[in-house]
Amino acid sequence: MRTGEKPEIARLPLFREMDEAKRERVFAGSFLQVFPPQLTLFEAGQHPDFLHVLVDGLVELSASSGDRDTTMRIVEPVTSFILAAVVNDLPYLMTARTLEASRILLVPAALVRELINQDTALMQATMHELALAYRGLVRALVDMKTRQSAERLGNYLLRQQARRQEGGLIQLQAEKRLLASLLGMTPENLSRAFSVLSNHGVRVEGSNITIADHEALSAFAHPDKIPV
Amino acid sequence: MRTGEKPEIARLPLFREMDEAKRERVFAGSFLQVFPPQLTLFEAGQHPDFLHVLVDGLVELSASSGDRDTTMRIVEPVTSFILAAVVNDLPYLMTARTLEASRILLVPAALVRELINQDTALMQATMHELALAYRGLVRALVDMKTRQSAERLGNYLLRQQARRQEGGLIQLQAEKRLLASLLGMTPENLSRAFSVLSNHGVRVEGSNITIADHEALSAFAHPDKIPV
DNA sequence: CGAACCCTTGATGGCGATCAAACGCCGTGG
DNA sequence: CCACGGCGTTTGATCGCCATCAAGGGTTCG
Repeated sequence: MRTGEKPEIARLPLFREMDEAKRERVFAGSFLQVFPPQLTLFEAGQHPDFLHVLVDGLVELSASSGDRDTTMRIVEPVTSFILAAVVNDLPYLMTARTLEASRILLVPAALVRELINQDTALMQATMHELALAYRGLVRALVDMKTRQSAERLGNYLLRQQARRQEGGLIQLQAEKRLLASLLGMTPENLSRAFSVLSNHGVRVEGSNITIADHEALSAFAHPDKIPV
Repeated sequence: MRTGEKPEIARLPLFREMDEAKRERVFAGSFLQVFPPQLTLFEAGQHPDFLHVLVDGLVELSASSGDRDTTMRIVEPVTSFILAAVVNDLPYLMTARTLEASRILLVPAALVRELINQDTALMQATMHELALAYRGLVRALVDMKTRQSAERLGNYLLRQQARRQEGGLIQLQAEKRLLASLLGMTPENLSRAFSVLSNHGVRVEGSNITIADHEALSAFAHPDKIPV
């Protein structure tokens, strides 16, 4: 692979603490590949051949049961994804497709598992990563079970704002229809949810969202109180 | 702690492969305690002091946002729970309370983290456990987002049957109101969901459920196709 | 024996899905 | 360069699933 993006990947929590030589083996054994938009990278049910690291672009993870599908996650760079399937060597539960042209580092799953067993720091990082991902899913499930749609949208906006800098301006990185699916509603109802939030401190201009009144939005959305 | 339940605990995936001497340290540093029914063991937001292993009894894990709560999991023996919070040393996201009188092994969180870092087999087991738990939550979230209530109940019954022996008889271990909350519905609607399923191969007699026609129920509930 | 409480069944209401149509944006092709 | 067509978004109307409210029957426990 080219050297340009190595530092950024090496800075990921997953690889940060591991042995330098072993990290080189990760890079040496991997492929950095460019994919066009709207391309399916893998499908749920397939055997996991690679750990994926999104270096640049945008990826959707979705899942389905019966004839309905739902967006599970929108992956932004630089992040690894589908770690759990690789660790357990069990079929993917989600389908991945690019939303934009994307550069993705493909680390052979067997190599990942081998290095995990050789490098304690990597194993520990994997363990922590999984534990954090687990917590994220617990929150997502609670969100879905206890809040109605406009509240979920409000909380999503609050979280997005927190993840970025201060200022209250949020740029939606994906289409609204995708955000709707991520939040477990239809595009029509997302639209209506935005208009509900306009009475609670949120201003919408296309994909530019402004949280004008953080207080009001928080009061409406009842965000999680437990930190991290 | 007494010796009677050691073998059963040692057989858990989490402790099974680890160094014998280290496992003795787990037992030596832990407390096996008996709790009455309806007792809160810990609350969401608290700092995790113990990894819990339910040896006997029944425990509910629940979570809330704002004024609504929801059952996240019903823990049956012999199982460890809240591993993720202990590993990350981050506040519990869920509240635990006993449903029946329960015997629980309390393993100090600091000890768990110390031994994980000393024993590769334990760390690996923890990693696998977390990855499996992650997959379980992915399925739960997809379930909630893509299926309606009677389908969720149908799938729950199919999964329960698969986890136990053949025969089609399922005994609900907890109250129906709890099952309702676990499945993200009200007790009233659980009742109605059961009566819907009576047209699809399910027979209900109190807390004894029989899957009389596995085919019919599967056709109705669209169970997950991806194994494990 | 009475008082809770759980479960069930019925009636009503609200949230969100579906159906439908209009608008705007963007890319393509004439 | 403009016209057209496709698609995403928005808004309105209707429908259906599920929550809520209400009441009655059964069981358990004091």
